[in-house]
Amino acid sequence: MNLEQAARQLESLGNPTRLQIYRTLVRAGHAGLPVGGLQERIGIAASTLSHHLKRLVDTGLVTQERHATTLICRAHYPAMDALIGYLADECCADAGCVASEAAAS
Amino acid sequence: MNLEQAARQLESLGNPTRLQIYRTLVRAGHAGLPVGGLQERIGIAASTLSHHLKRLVDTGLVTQERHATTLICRAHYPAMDALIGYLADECCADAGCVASEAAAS
DNA sequence: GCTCTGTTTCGACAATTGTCGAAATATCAG
DNA sequence: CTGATATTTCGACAATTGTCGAAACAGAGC
Repeated sequence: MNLEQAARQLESLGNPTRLQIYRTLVRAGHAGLPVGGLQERIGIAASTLSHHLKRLVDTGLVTQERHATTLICRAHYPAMDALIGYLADECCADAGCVASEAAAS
Repeated sequence: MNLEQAARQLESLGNPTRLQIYRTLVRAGHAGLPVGGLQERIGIAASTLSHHLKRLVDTGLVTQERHATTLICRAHYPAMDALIGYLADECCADAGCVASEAAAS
């Protein structure tokens, strides 16, 4: 993980609509959700949703799998783990960091 | 932490320059760094730096403390902890989540 | 009060973003 | 091949962003 990539991932989560998409997928869990299911839940134009999904897929935070004509979308946990790891990295010199406390216990 | 606030924080970190500023402050640790020190290390116009710092301060990820004419900037760890907590929230239904593994161990 | 150093505010500018509806594409069913 | 459904691509548009240099402001020392 480098700065550029982390920034792209953070930026892709840093939009209310995209964060909502991502969290909806997280809640959907392993089963994932088709694009249409996301659209129902979130209520935006299909073209807008497609646009945002593309960015989430491009940054690796979401994966897609074709199943006939429908595209199943899933949150890609390893990418989020890596991103959180990058953010927590070097942040533990001082007290008060959840990650450092968890690591120490 | 709600979606809007999390998105604003993520967005503020989702710019290469701002992420670099933030990580520089994280490395500086408790002592923090004056705005001028950040400018030296990062090499951008003072006005640009001020602009970015303002956004990081507005979202609560960075705090500032006046010391005579110089402004000391520090990474505000609790905000990052809360953000990471929000991201990790509900992400642990499936295996492979670093946070869930840490919590379980 | 001046002057110096550190920081912010003020325009300005090109570039990017977020959103939409309409049209195009893709995949399967018959 | 035709039709039906799911999704993406294509323009278009206003709004926001990132950057800069110049000017303004703030606090400390002479």
